[in-house]
Amino acid sequence: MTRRKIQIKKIDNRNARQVTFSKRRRGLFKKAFELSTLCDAEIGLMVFSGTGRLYEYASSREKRFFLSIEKYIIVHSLIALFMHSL
Amino acid sequence: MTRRKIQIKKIDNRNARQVTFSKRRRGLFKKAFELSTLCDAEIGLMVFSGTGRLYEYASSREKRFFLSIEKYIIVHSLIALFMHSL
DNA sequence: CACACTATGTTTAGATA
DNA sequence: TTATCTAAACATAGTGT
Repeated sequence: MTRRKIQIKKIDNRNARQVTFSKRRRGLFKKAFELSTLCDAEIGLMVFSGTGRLYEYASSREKRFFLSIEKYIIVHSLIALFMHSL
Repeated sequence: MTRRKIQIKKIDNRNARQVTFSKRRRGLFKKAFELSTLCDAEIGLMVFSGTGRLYEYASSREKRFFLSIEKYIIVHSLIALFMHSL
């Protein structure tokens, strides 16, 4: 999207992929914040890197939903329980 | 961010806010998809409009987390129960 | 690793239909 | 409302340090 147009497919080179992840993650979170602010929208966003690190953004009311990795895991467990009980 | 630079604060005009929401929401979801694809990241994104409509995106493993508004509400209830039980 | 640069590709504000 | 247009603003790939 700049010096050259790129194809949207997995970047093979590990280092290049990490650098792009870092740049675009920032961009995505900025866009999420802007949309939330401009349009009074509630947004919850979670991003897991390939190496398993979690990054999250949440506008006000979503915060309790995205407070920590621990709660994320708890919620997943609860869903599993819930799904199993159906 | 084009014909004129804008400030990132709530857009007062209802119609303009709705139009911007629609445009930027698409942009945000596209960016989420691109980040996920390029960098092999797992992403979950949920956006509530000011009028309460839910839009969501989820890369593979997050899908079960974002299947529907009903499940979202159920999960919130479960969290409330869980928090209360602490 | 993280940051700085910048040419170029992408998004979008405002207008118009 | 829903869509298209486009100039200008913004994001970022590749590069360098």
